[in-house]
Amino acid sequence: MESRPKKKRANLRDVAKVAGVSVATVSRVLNSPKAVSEETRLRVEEVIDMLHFVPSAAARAINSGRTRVIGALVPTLDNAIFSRFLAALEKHLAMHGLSLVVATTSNDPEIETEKARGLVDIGVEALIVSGITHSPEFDKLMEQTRLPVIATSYFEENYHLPTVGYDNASASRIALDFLLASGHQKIAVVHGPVKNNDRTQARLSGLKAAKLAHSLQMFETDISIQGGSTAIQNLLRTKTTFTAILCFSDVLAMGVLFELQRQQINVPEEVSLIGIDDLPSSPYTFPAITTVHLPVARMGEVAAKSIVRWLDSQTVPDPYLLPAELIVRHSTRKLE
Amino acid sequence: MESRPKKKRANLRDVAKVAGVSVATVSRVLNSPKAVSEETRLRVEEVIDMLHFVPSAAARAINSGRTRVIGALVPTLDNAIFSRFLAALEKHLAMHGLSLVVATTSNDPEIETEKARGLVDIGVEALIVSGITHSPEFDKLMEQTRLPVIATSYFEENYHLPTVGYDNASASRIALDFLLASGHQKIAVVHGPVKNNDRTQARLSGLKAAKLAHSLQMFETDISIQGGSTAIQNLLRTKTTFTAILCFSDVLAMGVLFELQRQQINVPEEVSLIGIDDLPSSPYTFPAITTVHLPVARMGEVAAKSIVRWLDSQTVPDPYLLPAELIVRHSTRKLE
DNA sequence: TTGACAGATGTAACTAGTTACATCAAGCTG
DNA sequence: CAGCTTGATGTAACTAGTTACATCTGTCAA
Repeated sequence: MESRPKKKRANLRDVAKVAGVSVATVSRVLNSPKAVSEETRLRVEEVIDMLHFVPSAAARAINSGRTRVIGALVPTLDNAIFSRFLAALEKHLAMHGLSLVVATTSNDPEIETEKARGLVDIGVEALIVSGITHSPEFDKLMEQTRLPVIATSYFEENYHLPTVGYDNASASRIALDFLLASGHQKIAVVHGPVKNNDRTQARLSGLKAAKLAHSLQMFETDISIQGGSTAIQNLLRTKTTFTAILCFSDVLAMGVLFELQRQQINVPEEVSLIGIDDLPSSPYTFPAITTVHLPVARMGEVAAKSIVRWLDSQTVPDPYLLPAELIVRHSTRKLE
Repeated sequence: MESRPKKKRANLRDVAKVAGVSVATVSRVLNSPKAVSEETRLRVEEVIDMLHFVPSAAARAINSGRTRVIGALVPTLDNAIFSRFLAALEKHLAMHGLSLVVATTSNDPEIETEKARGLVDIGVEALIVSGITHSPEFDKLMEQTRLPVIATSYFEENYHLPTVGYDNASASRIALDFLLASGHQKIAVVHGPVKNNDRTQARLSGLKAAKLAHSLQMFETDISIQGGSTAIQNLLRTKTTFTAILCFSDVLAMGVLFELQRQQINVPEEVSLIGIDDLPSSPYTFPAITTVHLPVARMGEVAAKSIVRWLDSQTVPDPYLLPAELIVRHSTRKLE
């Protein structure tokens, strides 16, 4: 019924034709409107509106060589620590006109490599990854594409990629030292999977020195509320005595806390509990969880700014160490 | 020192030249390797490796008209309900070779519009938004671009965009009915901001009928653990009596639970507590929170599949109603 | 009156891929 | 041995923008 049988999306040439100007003029209306006379500009804008013209991002990208998209690879979105990080990252990238593509890896280097390939395929300008454990194929891909990559959640001065993160070993050390200084000797340690997880590994290594002198019992479990819960069930089954529990993440600590409440074990009267991360919810649990604060929001900000600088001025950023800080709340107490 | 002073990224033509074949052949090696002789293929692949050639996503997109990127606009990443949704969405989009760009709106229609414009600019093929409250500019943008858009977290048969979500009014009604059936008459309702939030508004409307017959006291607060905590502080200050608290989200319920514990008010002995959402942590709190389960992971899956079908076969999906289901746990009790 | 210059606009060549069509050789059939 | 088919490859025209350079008009000063 219409005059045009094939009504595809309008492009620059269509607009130019209808407005009776050249493609260059339409392009100018879009990109440097002051270079076009008022009259022409208004006419072109009218046609743009009329034809529902929306410039093709791909065509623009092919010329500028910029897609304005950054990719982030995180283990999961189901832990508040990563979603907070991404929230900060997204916010600060958006300030610089960059968008964030998120892909999850389930802590599996193979999935990570596959997803990284997918991100390269859609044309991300840079990549942000978690930790420094990656597959050889991943490293090869990064080398081939020469894409800016930043590793987060982990500080390592001499890693071949710039890192933005905290000293995981010292974070767990801070927590342990606080428990030891409070007179605790028999301590249960609840941590996430060790395999493929350099953050957990580093936190474990932070305890190594103390392990010889003191009684530390390790419990590996999933990083989730449920994981904390089952770890305590396992712990109680061993019938070993302990006066404090050190959790490698506040998510675990919350699970542990709930399970202790269920078992009628008082925190901190009977058992002291300390976590690592400091989630937004941690100050509000009852009792409020003592923890080691890791500035993830700051990490997102620093990562975003490093990427922006890298892209703008080809400067490979220096590794950035974020401070880990003890926050004493009410889930721990001094032993007499 | 090198022969080539300007060493840009290699492109198809460079590879073709070095390998001594035509651009078409290189393109074939990339896209339909079986159409090329073994010998030629190997030679070309060698050159690709040698020159670190990575095909330009933009150039591919310009031809196929597909960027393989989907945009999602969510209020925040700081609430587990949205990160779970995004996790499921990302997973199911990835299964179909689609990537997910995430942008946060802080529940502000203006920010949403701005971010939507950004997503259109980078060339997303479709958009997934939360709720049905959007600015006129947003609607205009969507109309102009004719982009597939799905509204989530909200079911509304007659909305101009397809919706995938639950009946928020009936979710709150389910929770309230359960409290009423358990003999509760004096009920405090803790909910998030009403402004610009159709989910909250719908949940409030679900209580309207009962509001006349029963004593419902409303408390508006931020959707966070802290928000739940302060709501209870405000509630206690009013000195009104109540036997149950209905929270419009489990995040609020957790904050409420912690604060009640701090105030030495027993749940469920003294006060019954019910939430809506059913977070992964909800079964593990002490006591485990009774709640109305909203299948967010399913929502992510359905949204992803709807988008895929829409893009593949131009079929605008039908609105999809997800069931809300009461999960009775241990934070509620029957009044004699 | 001429030259210089600014302002507005157009032409065409770029960007980096895909792909329809043409070409050519080799193998098979009648 | 002509004629047909198949397989492998190349040429060139697309995709949708940007932009260097050319052109044209008009104003102003010399």
